[in-house]
Amino acid sequence: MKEGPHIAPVAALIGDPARANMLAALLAGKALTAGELAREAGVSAPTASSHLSKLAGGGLVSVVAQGRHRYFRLSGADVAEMLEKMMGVAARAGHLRTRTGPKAPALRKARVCYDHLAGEMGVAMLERLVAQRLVTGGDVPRLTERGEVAMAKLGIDVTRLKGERRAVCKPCLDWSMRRHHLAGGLGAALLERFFALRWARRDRASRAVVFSPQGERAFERLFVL
Amino acid sequence: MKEGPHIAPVAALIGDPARANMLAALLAGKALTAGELAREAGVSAPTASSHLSKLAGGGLVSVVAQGRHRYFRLSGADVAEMLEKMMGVAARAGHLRTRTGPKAPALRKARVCYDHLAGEMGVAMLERLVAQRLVTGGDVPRLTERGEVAMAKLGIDVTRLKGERRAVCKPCLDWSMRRHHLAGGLGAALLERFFALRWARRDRASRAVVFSPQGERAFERLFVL
DNA sequence: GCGATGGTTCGACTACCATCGAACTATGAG
DNA sequence: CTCATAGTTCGATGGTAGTCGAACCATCGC
Repeated sequence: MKEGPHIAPVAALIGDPARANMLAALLAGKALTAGELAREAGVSAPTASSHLSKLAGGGLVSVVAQGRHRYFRLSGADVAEMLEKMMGVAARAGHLRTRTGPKAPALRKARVCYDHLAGEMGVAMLERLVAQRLVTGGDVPRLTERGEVAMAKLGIDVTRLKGERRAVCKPCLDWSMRRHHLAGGLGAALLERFFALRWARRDRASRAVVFSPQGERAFERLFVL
Repeated sequence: MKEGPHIAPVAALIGDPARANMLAALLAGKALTAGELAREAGVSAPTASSHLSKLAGGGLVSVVAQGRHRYFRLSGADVAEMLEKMMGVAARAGHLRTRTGPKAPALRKARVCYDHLAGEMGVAMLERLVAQRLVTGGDVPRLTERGEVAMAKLGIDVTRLKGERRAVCKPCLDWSMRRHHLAGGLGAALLERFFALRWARRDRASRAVVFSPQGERAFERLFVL
């Protein structure tokens, strides 16, 4: 008993609904201002300020002041992964939203998970990458030689990815699908590529990723046998 | 904003120090009685009872009544993984124990992480498995053909492992080492084997794994080039 | 310079929840 | 049946933390 790091203070930070909403908003990966986060959480500015200083003090978010704005973001990918994992547990344990918003279908289809693609399309993408033997299947994905060629053809600098400290492929459990999608450097690079190719864009106000009709067709063509 | 499962209730459950201590104790993988958990958490029996009913209601632990005892355990591996991940974040954010107990060195050396080996020896084991090409290195481990042979020789039923729904190999971030050790079905099978071979035993009162001198020698021999 | 906007600090209020003692129920040992 | 142990329920208490309004500080645009 009483060994290891203290998880209670960290959990307590996430345990307040207002702060949890802020963190969930930051899961989209963008940096947000204090005001935006206050609106996300549905609290007044002073309350938000208090919450944010606690989150920063607890090391969950980092701040950068820019002019009269203060931009907050998750302090690292590990925090994002932890939050996603919590969503998985929460979903299994039945802590679902009773009132699902109008955005729910769009979010279920495709959304940003920190910096990579999640939802039906994210899961489908990983499945097809495996089916085409571009990444290995089974427990944990891993880029094959065929995969490296294919990714390079897509305009992704695989050599750079492999040189980074960050893992190239990581599985990330999707709370809406209960299956894995692709995270890690490659997952991030792919999503970035979709944006650059104008196949998709981010919804301004949520984590949803909106594919254009042409983009979706291209996506289908790319990842179909 | 306001999408996905509610993480706040789950986090709030973990956010109380008494409950966090209980969950940390359950991370050892064993089922514990209400009384034991009350002692772990340092609270009275009524308080513990209240906490435990909340944890059970929140889906984090499951209960089974046996005679006049009620045994509690984590409701699944996903909860354990989430807790480990939180420990990683907490460690990085500086939420370390100020008073490290006498068991700390033993725990740092080898301990149970839900059902597999963690600590220095856990990290070393994965490293050497990779060095000997029994599992692939890089981002995520994966059992090689050589590895399957070696594990079978150790007395592990690899075919059974591969048939199970659970992943064979999984990386698990070690909060004390800040590196990965081996989780998943294979990680659990290996630890189980060490116990069966009497190379090691569990400390009765903590998560520590105590290797016998002979056991440690055998472990060294096994995983050294 | 001045007003406007973004953010923080302060103080007061409120509500919730962890805590324990005491009483109660249930199982097991003899 | 009787006593002891394990655990829960109830009620009272106290501390803590979330909340907001008002005042205050900083930056930007003019």
